[in-house]
Amino acid sequence: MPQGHQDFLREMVQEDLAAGRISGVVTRFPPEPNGYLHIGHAKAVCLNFGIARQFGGQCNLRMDDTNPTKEDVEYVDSITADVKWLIAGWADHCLGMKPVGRLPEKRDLGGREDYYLAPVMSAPDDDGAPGSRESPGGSDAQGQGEALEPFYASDYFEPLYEYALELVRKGKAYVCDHTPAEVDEMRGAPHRPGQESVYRDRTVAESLDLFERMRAGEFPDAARTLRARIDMSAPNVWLRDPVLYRIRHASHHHTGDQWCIYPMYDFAHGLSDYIEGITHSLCTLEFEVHRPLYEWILEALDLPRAHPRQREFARLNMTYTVMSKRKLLRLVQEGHVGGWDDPRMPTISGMRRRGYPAEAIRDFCDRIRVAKSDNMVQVQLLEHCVREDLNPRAPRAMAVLRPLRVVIENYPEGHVEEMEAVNNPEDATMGTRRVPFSRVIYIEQDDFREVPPPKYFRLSPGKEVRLRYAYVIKCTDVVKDPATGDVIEVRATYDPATRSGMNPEGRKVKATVHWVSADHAVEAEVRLYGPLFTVEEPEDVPEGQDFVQSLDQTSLETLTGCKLEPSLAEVVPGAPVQFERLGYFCADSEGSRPGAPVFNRTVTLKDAWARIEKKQGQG
RNA sequence: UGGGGCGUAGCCAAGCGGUAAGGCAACGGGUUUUGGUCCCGUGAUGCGUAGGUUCGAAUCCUGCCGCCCCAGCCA
Repeated sequence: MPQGHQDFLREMVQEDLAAGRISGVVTRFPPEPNGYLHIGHAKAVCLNFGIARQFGGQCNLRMDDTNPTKEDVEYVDSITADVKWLIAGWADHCLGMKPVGRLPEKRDLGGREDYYLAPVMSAPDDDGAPGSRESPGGSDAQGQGEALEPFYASDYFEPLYEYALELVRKGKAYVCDHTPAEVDEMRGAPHRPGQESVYRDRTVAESLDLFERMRAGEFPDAARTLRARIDMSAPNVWLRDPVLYRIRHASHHHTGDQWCIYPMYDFAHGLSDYIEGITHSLCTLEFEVHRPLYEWILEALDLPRAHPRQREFARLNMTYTVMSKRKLLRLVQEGHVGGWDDPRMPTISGMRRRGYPAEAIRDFCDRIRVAKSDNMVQVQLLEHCVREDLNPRAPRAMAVLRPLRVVIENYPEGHVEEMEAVNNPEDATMGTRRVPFSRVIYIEQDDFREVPPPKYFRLSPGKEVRLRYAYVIKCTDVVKDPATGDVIEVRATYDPATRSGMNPEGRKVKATVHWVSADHAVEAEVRLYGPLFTVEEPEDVPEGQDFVQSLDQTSLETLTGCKLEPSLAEVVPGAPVQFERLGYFCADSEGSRPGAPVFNRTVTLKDAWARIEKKQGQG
């Protein structure tokens, strides 16, 4: 359960509210649609929606799509779906979207021109009162059931262009004709001032004319830029006349061929925030040095409404995985994984397919907290959150992944008993089910050792073990493969007096083992997932090496011929189930067929024996 | 050598001048027909470091050390 911890950002929001600087809270989640969302984005989603939720505000989903060459609708669709999934049942009432096709409204505010685009809150699903809700300062509420879409920075290209013109008129921006190489050269170095553009002082009229012709498509890519006139000797390099607009004759996934000039992030972001009435613009630490520019742009214009405030927090890093979109893209493109939604990927879609509940991911984001120091969170915490969420609600079932045949010699041939099994010991309301038991069963290969190591409580020759919900059996003999010497079958006897529920006094058996009746078993494929990398920090690449070299080739293990109890034949893809003593699993959303399920292992159960065994191996 | 940040336990992180929260991990023990869950217990005379201010400092001041970010017409 998310606790809603206090942090320095919430503190700031509270202060702004208390001081009357703002009357409501509007945040935004502004991914660039050039990749799938990952667990690092989930942190930002939880932060921004969490703050909106806590203060009765809203959080706009916005595509930060100012670079046509890297973006694609595939990504806007996946991002939208992932955000909705992640906040479902928690903050959907805070999700700010807008009617499809709606653009900012130009209006007059106290004699000053203003652009504004109000969010429409998506309809709550549960109370039968759908429709939009007008937001503070918003325009007309729209009709019910109207199709909504995310905000797009590219929807603001026209107002942004107007703002740029205004900057030029104020003498705060100019068209520069230097080549990219010249601009680089003249920017100086962190410890050395830059050199002013020779076009810096051309007239307002000339810049205006040139900028209009840039828009009209008169010049080739990179021929000119619009630059802010700030200070070429500023110690902060982002204040050295940064580029505001560049020429790119490229079609855009959302605006098509309407534009051939595109605004840069720094120019577009703060103004997009402003247009949407964002109060708090929360981003990651690397943008901290951009903050003076963010503020300069807003202050350079004569904007009639309150300015958004940018603040920064540390991005999430996690052990045994990579988080950069560039690296994730490579894993996909080079086929190291099956796709963006490969269950081993740290993407939202990958984790969803693997069976991680949204609630668990939110709990994780809550527990890692938000602060400003660089961090490396252990993946074990995420796994803990998944287990904790699943334990009370995942029904239990028995599944044997690596089957070992057991023949119970004194059990009547052809006889079948329906044993009663509890669906979830954590929750009696989940009821019980019947599991068939017969003379030949399968147990896990791991649950039998011909030569048991110390502290091994499971089955071995002459030893007893309890079959969950059934009888105590004793191993009497083994059958070996004459060629390999491997044990291929266990012979055993059962004690009729030990039937589940009627355990005789004084009968102590050290271990209980799961099983599946051979005649009743459902065959299935099961996919086991481990960490994608063999090292804790795969992004920390040694000299001259590539991060893909530390990929773990055994991260996916596909098991076929697994034996499942009959109740598992028909399952809803994605629905969690605990295979007793093994872990949490869910039927794969793509591979499963009725009667022939494919299961993904979401996460293992904690395994005390594995730890003992590991220690024995070391000692 | 410029600017901006950050250093509290293996990891994350509270702390906001009154004597070091919490979670994960780890390690003991109890319960248990899941070696799961649950329950109980164990960790910083110490907060990067050296000084200073103060009755009192993780918190304030100064110096030093370490790590991260910034010189895309990417975001």
